[in-house]
Amino acid sequence: MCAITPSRAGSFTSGELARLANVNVETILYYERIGMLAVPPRTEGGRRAYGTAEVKTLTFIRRSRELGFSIDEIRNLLGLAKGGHACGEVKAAALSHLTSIQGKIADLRRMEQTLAETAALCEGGNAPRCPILDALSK
Amino acid sequence: MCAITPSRAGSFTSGELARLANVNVETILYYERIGMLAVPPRTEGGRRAYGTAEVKTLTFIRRSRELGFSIDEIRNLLGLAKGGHACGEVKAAALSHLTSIQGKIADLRRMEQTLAETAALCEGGNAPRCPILDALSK
DNA sequence: GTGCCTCCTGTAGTCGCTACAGGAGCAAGG
DNA sequence: CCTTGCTCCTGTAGCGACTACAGGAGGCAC
Repeated sequence: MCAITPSRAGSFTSGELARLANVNVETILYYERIGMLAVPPRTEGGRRAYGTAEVKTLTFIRRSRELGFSIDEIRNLLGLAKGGHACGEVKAAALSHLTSIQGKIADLRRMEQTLAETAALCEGGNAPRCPILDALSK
Repeated sequence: MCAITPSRAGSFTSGELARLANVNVETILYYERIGMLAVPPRTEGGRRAYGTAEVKTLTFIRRSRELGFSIDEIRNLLGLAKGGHACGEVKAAALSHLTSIQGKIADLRRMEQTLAETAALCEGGNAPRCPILDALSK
C-alpha cells in the first residue's frame, strides 16, 4: 500500500508527500502559499521536510476537494478538526454542502432537459434554418 | 415586453443593449475585447451604437451560456449560424454538449452519494471523534 | 450651476490550480 | 572525478468567464 518511504529519517520531501497524498508538487506549494498547509521545516540543503501528519492533512484536503468542498470550506473543516469535539458543526457543514451539490444537480438537469428538447426539434442535415439556433436567440 | 427604445434612431447604447439582452454592461465590453461581439460604430460623442442584430447575437450568447456552453463553443455556434445551412453540425455540437452535461451530473451524483453516506455516519453533537472527518482523511 | 447618471478606458481581482523559466543540488553511472 | 539526469527551489504568468473597481467625461433634470 505504502511503497514510498521517507528519504531521511521520518521526513518526506515535497515530491514524496505529493506521491503519498496523490496530488501534484505544485499543488503542495500552492497550498503552502495560501496558508492551507503549514510552512514545514527545511533540511540543511533547503528542502522541505514533511512528517506523517502532513500526509494526513493533504489527503484530507484532496478527498474534500474531490467531494466538491471549496478551499475555504476545507479551511473551516480543518479548523474544526483541530479543535476536536465539533462533530455537530462538521455535520452541519457537510449537509449544507450536500444541499449545494443537489442544487447544482438540479441546475444541470434543467440544462439537460432544455438542451435535449431543443436538439430533438432538429432533423440535422443541411436545412437552411436550424431550430436549435432559432431557440437560442429567443 | 420590450420597454426599451433606442435613444437615437435605430441604435442602442451599451446600457440599453445590456438591459435588452439581460447581461451586464461589463460583460458586453468583455465580449468585445475577446472578439465575441463585433466592434460597433460610435456616435459623435464616442459612445457605442448597436443595432438590433447585436441584441439577437448577445441574447444568443446569454442563452447558450445559461445552457452551459463555453465561450469557445458559442463562438463555433455563431460561426455556423453565420454560414447558414449547417444544421447537422449544430445538432452534433448540441448533442456533444448534452453528453458532457450528463457526465457532470453523474459526477455530482457520485459526490452526493458519498457525502450523504458519510454524513449519515455522524450523530452530530459533541462526540470526541467525528466519523466524517475520519472518512475524509483516508 | 450642481448633482447624478451613464458612459468611457484600463487594470486588477476572483478560484484552484497549472505551466513554465531559470537556477541549484544530489545521486548514480562511467 | 565528471557528467547526466532527476528532483528540488523561487517566482511569475496563464487559464475561463467574468466582476469590480479607479478615474475621468459627457449629458440631463432640477
